[in-house]
Amino acid sequence: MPYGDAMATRTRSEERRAEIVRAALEVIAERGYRGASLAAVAERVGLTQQGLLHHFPTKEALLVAVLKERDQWDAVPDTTWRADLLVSLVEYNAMRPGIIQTFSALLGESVTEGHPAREFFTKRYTAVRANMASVLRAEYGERLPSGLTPERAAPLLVAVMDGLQYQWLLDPESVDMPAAFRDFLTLLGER
Amino acid sequence: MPYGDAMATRTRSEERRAEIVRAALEVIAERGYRGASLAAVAERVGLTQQGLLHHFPTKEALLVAVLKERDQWDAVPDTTWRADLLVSLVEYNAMRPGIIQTFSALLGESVTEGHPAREFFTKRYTAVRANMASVLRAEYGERLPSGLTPERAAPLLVAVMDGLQYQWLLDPESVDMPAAFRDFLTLLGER
DNA sequence: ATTATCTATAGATCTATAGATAATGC
DNA sequence: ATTATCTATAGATCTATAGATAATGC
Repeated sequence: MPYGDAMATRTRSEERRAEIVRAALEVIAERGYRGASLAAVAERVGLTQQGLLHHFPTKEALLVAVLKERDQWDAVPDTTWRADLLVSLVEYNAMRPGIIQTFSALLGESVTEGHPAREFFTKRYTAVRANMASVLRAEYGERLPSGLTPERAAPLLVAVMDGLQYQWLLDPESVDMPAAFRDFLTLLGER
Repeated sequence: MPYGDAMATRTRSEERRAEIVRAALEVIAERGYRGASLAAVAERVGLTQQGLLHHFPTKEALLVAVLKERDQWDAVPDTTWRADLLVSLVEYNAMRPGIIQTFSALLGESVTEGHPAREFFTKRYTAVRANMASVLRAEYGERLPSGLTPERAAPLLVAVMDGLQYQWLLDPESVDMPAAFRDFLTLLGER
């Protein structure tokens, strides 16, 4: 557990690191990881680039902290997820284009060779698919109304969420992400 | 029509440009656009970086040529598409991880601010959605069996294709992209 | 005392321009 | 003649290290 009890009494240093991670999320949203310079992140928190490196010794260490942030975000205990909560999640995402842009950009970059986030995303998707399968199983049992097993429906569910995000980020006027996602859930749930 | 009749009698220069574009596709697959240096592309065709710039005066001009390549690829006349041909397309894609990786990386980068491919992808997705809607309309008429209109099903179809590509690129062993896509089409087509 | 931040700087890149030389096409 | 390619190089970045100074915590 990286955080936990320490949460309440955050040291000055932890505070600073959190600020830096927040700034990094923004800069990555704007320029991707490869395009995000340490100097740009540092400037956003009023530091020099070398000052930033006191808190995160390498650029990759900063990326790791950014990815951990996401992990915490998503680490909602399986049991609390239900299909209707997924709709709320998508609706919530539609109000936070910044964070979605950060992680859509990172996901895109991560498929390139030797990208430092590649392993993170590979593992994360394995976990997210398993999670979604268990949500669907809790909702429908061994077969969805359409006849699909939860394990076969899960990658489709994840794909729709990600794919809609790209279309929506590129053209928010033309793509009603939550409505489209609801359509998909209807499709999944109908016989 | 960028090519056309000239195709048959391709000049030495056109030949060279095509080689360079091919190399650029590879390097972008490996490192993304921002990470793809002109020197790396040049080396792959046995040129110096400055030699390459004789054929494409700027890095962005090279990217534009790469994107045009894709356009040609996708510009299959609407009328020839049918739902079952989409399955063949996905199966074909599953045999060409390189090109899929190139454009998945570019799509990811393109959501960042001021990315030179952003407008291209925005327009392309508008066109692709319209295309898919017309494929679905030809197949099912004004309502799919599930009750969705072609216009509402289209973004889901596109999202599934893109989303599955990311999952598959990250973990080809765990994701059977064509099988999953077939599952989705069944979902769309069933009442 | 320890932590945070700064100045200075090394060492790699990267894109792009200028101008010379080599190869090719009429 | 024109096109293709090269050498040389300017001018910007970028990450990271070294070492000095300022701020903070006991």
